[in-house]
Amino acid sequence: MKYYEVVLLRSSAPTLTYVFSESIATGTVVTVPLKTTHKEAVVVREVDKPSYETAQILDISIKQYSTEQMALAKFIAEYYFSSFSEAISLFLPYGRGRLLSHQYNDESNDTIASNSNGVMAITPYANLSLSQAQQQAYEEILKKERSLLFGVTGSGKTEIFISLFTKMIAEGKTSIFLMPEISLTPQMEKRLKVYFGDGVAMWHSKLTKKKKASILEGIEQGSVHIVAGARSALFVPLKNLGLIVVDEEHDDSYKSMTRPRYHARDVAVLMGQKLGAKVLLASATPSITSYYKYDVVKLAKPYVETKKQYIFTTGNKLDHTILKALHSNYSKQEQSLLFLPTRGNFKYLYCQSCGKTHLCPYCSVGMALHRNKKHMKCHYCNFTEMIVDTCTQCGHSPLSSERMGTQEAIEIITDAIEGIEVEQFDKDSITTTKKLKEALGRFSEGKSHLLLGTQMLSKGHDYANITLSVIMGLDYILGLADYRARERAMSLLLQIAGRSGRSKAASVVVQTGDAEFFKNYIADYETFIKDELLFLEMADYPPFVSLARILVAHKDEAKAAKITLDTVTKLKAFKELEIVGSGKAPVERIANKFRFHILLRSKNRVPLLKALHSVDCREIEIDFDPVEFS
DNA sequence: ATACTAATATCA
DNA sequence: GATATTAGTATG
Repeated sequence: MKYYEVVLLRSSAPTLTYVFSESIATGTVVTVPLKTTHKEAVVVREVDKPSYETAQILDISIKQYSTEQMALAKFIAEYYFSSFSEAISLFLPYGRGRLLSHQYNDESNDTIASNSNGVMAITPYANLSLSQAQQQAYEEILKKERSLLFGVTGSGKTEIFISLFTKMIAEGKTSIFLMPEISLTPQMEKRLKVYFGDGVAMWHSKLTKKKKASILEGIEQGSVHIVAGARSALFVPLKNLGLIVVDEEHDDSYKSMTRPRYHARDVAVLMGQKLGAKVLLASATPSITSYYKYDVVKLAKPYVETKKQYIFTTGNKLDHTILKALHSNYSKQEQSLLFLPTRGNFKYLYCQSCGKTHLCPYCSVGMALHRNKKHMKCHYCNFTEMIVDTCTQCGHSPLSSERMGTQEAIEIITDAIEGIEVEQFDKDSITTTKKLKEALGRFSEGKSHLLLGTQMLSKGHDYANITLSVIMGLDYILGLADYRARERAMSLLLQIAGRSGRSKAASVVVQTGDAEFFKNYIADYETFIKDELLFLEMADYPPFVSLARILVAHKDEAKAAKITLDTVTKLKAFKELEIVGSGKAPVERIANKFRFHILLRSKNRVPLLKALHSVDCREIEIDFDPVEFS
């Protein structure tokens, strides 16, 4: 009889010990009884016979986590303060037959030969030719284990990725291609399919079980060489991984907002190191941290060079200047894009008498007005209520609306410009891939003339015909209580501006009270990064220090405050860390829970990690390398 | 005293 | 995570 410690998958139970008659390898997925039910678990190690009674392992599956997956999960659990169970549950195990066979090439040759699709699909890449600048960047990337491809929008980064994937396939290696939101990038899927056919699989969390199983089968068989997708694509069981590409690496959606609160870009780098795979980060507006940490490969010359004219305007309304620009572009039968900042700038109701905003009764944020649905909705807890017209504080009526919502913006524009068709492009209207494709379809056929929306507009969609980009409310982002507010505003501006002028000259209208700041850097993001690095070093922010944030949320405000204070007291004992601040979180309440936070800083990450591992983590949530501070 | 709910502990 | 146990509290 042998005894094994196992960790239950998707469960917060502690490590438990079970017995089995035969030997089982570490990493094997097994089924064990727990209380009255059966659970899936992973074998962690063999141990001596314990003093207490042990139950039998019921079943040994053919699924198995590799030693590398186990090691990575251990790192993720420790670095991002999750349980091992939560960390290993991110990964998909290998089928055991595959894992034991190291003769990948022989088998996959078989598979490809019998699968004409694979061969046929790969042939066209020989049509693909790189420009001199692309070729140069490609060769430089090949020489480096890790690099950051810094290339402006439209400079042809994708062709470089395709060349790299092709080279990997030729070497019998597989690739992972990460992008921020796969379900929203059907264009990339189309492009990859042209070159790789069934050799590329698009992976995201919303895939059906059946679809996932079929892709996993393809991975097992060796017919899938590239897995492209959002964060979760990083954890598929590919063999012979040769390359991980993290496109739009500056994008904050790579950071998970639930446990484990990992950063997919950073985990990709670590994974590359552990597995001996090349890692390529890429962006037109790289994160300052990545620029500082990794070797930069520049792709300066745009593939198609077009002229861009910037026009700065002040205020925060959809005013005459903006309407005139939209109107004139529409009269010329050209297409435009208009960006509104998300969340905070959704339309609120406020009282003209006492100045109070109409708040969600459960969260300390304003309720957003959804005019077409005739209701108000809280963006944090989704609490919905009828439109109120009397102030709950002082009884004054009626309430006024403030700031711009997509709905109101569309109304104003369609009222002012006769005949213009506006495509609403935000999370409220684009809920499915189908709706996205339809909206983009109408736009590309010229049936609509203006794309109006939020953050979603900045995410890598490619529209050749846009000749006017309007960016509103940039000051709102610049004014966020966030040490990266400037980086976020600057990169957003360039990302939105980059959506226009792909094939001909274009104008960009920027609404800000701080035009001087943006003007300096528009043509030269690299100078911005260098200047910002000086600021970050002086002010003690990443990449020069490590940050961690502790979140406390409790229904009882006094209890939340007490937990926060107790934690601060404990942490004060550690010399090598600084408590930057603590107290109420900017958003004081979410879903009826009172929120407090503590911000911590340390020159070195190890003492910070050690200190945090010593505090009781049951009532608090630790966010290491945080990107959100609300 | 009873009947419920909420917080807490435990699982091998 | 699911469930058994205990503490907390409203009710008649």
